[in-house]
Amino acid sequence: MNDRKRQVLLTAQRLFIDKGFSTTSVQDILDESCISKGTFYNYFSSKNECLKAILEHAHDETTVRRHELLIGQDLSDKHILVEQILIRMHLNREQNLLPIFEAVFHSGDSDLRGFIKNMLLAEFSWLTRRLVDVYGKDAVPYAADCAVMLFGMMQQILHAWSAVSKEEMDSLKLVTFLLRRIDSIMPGMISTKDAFFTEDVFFKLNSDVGEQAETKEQLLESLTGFSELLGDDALPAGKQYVQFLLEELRSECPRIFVLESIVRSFREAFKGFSHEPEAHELAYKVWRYVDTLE
Amino acid sequence: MNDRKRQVLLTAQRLFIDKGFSTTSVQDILDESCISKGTFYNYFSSKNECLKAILEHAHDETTVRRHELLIGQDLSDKHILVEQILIRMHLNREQNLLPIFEAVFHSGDSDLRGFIKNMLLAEFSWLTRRLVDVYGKDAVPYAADCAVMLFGMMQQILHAWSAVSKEEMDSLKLVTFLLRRIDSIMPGMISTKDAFFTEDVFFKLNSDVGEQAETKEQLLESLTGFSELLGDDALPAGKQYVQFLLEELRSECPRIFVLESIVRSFREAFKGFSHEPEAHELAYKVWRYVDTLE
DNA sequence: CAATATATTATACCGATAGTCCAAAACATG
DNA sequence: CATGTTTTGGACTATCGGTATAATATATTG
Repeated sequence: MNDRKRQVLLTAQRLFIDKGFSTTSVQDILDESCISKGTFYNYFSSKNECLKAILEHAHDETTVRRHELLIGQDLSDKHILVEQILIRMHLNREQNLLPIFEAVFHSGDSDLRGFIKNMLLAEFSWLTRRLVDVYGKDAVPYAADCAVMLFGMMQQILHAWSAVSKEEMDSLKLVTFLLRRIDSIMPGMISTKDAFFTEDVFFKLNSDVGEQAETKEQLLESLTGFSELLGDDALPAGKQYVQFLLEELRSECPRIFVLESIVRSFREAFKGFSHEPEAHELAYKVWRYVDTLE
Repeated sequence: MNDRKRQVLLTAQRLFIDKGFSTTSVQDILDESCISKGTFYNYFSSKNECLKAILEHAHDETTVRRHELLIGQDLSDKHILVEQILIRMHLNREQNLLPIFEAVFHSGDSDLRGFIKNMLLAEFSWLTRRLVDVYGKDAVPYAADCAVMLFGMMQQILHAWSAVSKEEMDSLKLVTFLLRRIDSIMPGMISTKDAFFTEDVFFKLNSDVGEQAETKEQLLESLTGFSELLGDDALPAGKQYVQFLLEELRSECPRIFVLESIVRSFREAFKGFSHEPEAHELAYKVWRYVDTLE
């Protein structure tokens, strides 16, 4: 991922958010980011692929920060769940990326639609698991329902809000409000055994998405590669983290809580410095690998 | 509204539903309905206007049939509400018009977006009123919230379902399921006074939409016009209904329950016969007028 | 019937769009 | 300096929504 390419990506994201995806022409992106058409189509095979890259980046960012929020915390703590949900909302720069999601979901391009669908399912899947964390294993048969409903309520309230109000949405208020609604719904569903999605569908949500993490070897390689990329001059602290991660991963039985803690510090160390994007990518990979260990 | 124009409208609707709005080109519509480009742009000033006409028609149809379902019934009967909600779902030919709604909601055209937004608000407004009918006046401050949430849940479940299953959705099962969720939510909101949308927003939902019915004079004119349109030969029963409606409307204090009953029979009388579309339009106007009387 | 008005057709055209292609220039690297 | 890669800028294609128009078909009417 080139530096320049990343700049183009950011410009495109801004334009998509400001003007909408379909109303932003490739030419707009070219003008705004001062590159030629050839370069753009050298970076991305199409406008759609450009959007995909943006959404994928947002997804990675969300994943990393949601993981970091849970380090050493109680899985059933509702406040953490609230914060995690808010991450996506805030990351979407005041709910303006979500509309893009939806707009494209109904677009003509079937490839793009499939892509968006998978991200949506991944989000459902994540929230389903987290709801089980919070509401206990009795909630297993109903967590998928609640996850989908929670998303639906959130999205529609955002729509309605933007339709009747110019003020900014208080997203914290919204999410806590919605979780109270789930508080009302969940016990009823459990006691009356009233589920909508059958369990096999629930499993589909979890398994179909199946983005698989890299192997340990690939991860180690990425880490060493990054370590070499760093000059001897810059950020010795950052390099230390990488070395430590490598040692811990190479050990017979890597301690998860150690990895978690270090990878967070590692990412934070690069915040605002050069190679921040690469460090972020790397953190994402580590988290994905940690997920496979648990 | 020409007969041919109506045919084009139906063809366009089918194409939009089958292939999606943005992926259906005007040329597709021309080919499929065997008209020339000139004729199309004689009927509709743009592709967007064509879609508007389709959505407006669906809206009118929904309105009439929802009204008819309530004739002589208990306003608080949940089963009626279920049926009313189902009308829109079924009318959208297995939920395929709703996606069009959403697709266009995020389209570039601001005019079209405003149009869709108004329809959405009208739907919110309707459901809000009906929820008050069902749950009593204690529910007033929370009905708008629940209406929006109900819509959101429904929409998102439809999405998720279409993403993981090829089977057809049992929409009755879905709506009853969702109303049970509202059953869980509403008491909690009332007892804890936990509303999201403040009341002024709630009023906005109701008033902003403000599609105003015609005056009594205009309505009478439409009815007499329709009566003259009918030949002396066809459907004497249908003509009787029109005459009766005219008399009742002209009387000093038209009895609502009489109007309601007759207008339903009037519409049913023309089902499958010529002038059915016009009769339907007329029924819609009468219902709108009746709304102003209550 | 004939004359007029209206509706329809076919086609050429416009501007904007996404995307392709390519030769020349700029840049980087050994 | 030489070699390989990236970038450039513009010409080009195809499709799209929409306009314009002249010729033709269909109704209406005197």
